[in-house]
Amino acid sequence: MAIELRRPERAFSIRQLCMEFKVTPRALRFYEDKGLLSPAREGVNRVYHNRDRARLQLILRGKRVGFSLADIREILELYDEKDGGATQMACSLKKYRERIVELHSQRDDIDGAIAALEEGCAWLEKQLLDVRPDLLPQADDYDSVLRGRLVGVPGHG
Amino acid sequence: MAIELRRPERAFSIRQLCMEFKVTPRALRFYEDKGLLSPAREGVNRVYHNRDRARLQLILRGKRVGFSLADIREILELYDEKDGGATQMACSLKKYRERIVELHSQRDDIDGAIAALEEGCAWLEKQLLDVRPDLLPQADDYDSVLRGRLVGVPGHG
DNA sequence: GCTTTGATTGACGTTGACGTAAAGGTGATC
DNA sequence: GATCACCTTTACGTCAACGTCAATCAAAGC
Repeated sequence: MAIELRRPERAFSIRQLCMEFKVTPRALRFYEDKGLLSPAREGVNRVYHNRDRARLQLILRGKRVGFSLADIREILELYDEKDGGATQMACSLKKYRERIVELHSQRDDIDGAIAALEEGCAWLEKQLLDVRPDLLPQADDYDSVLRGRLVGVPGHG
Repeated sequence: MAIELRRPERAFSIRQLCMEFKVTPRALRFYEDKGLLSPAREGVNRVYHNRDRARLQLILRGKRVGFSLADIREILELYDEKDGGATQMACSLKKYRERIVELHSQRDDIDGAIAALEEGCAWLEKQLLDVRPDLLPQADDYDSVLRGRLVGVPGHG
């Protein structure tokens, strides 16, 4: 029925995925070992398809927000067996909720930390401006920081 | 001059601090070993004062937002020797900035994760409502979750 | 055919943040 | 004065998340 317009089924080598997401082959094999990935094989070599790529994205995002690999595995398993046992689903729902609460408080912490660090920056700048203005970062330094922020995220979709 | 109205100088035993912040004595001694804390001694026993308590708060908050203990140590040191070398200050300023950028993207990640998890929750609830509504959490469960969120943070000042 | 390049599977090493067990000191209480 | 509860230091153990190294295999180019 529905033609998959924007997801042509692609295959990736381990190198391709590693370069795209800036991880090592070791990491991908490790995730496979832990049951987070299960790429196809072409002979003995691993072949990753769209599904594996999507899962890898979830893995890395999960890591960035503080999930352990074990947590991530549970979540991925849930995505798989969305028809699975209802009890299991209820259990997962609870875990989801708990994690959401945690994430909210984590976000508050981050907001607090950002505020504190910015205050610290302001103080430092003020001091440096008085004492050693030559040591203050220049405009192009800020540029590079901004660029870093823009290109730092691989495929945030 | 200024009377310390809201910060009566208090002393805490290691146990008191541990219970208040839900950490183990081992952790506190570990932080001390790493130069993050330096409580007074009463004989051979450790005595923590307001300053130590405040530093511990910073340590734990720092951990929650992804700082390593080494990072936290740098920050704490900076808070101490705010008169320190200008070059050192410029260096710290740079690190602060980098960390702020990181924290911003971490916050974006968290927002994304929260959205994804809430979507997942909605889906799960819908399914469960169809299949096993008896397994859905009840109102008092939500209450306990909310309470947990309110009392979970020790003294977020 | 030989070498290079990249993939594979073990297996052991590493780092951070503690846990845990051993061996002992101190003050209160029974 | 013996037990108990709690403190101390020292030292080794652990766990997650990989890094690193070795030995091997397989296709590609010369």
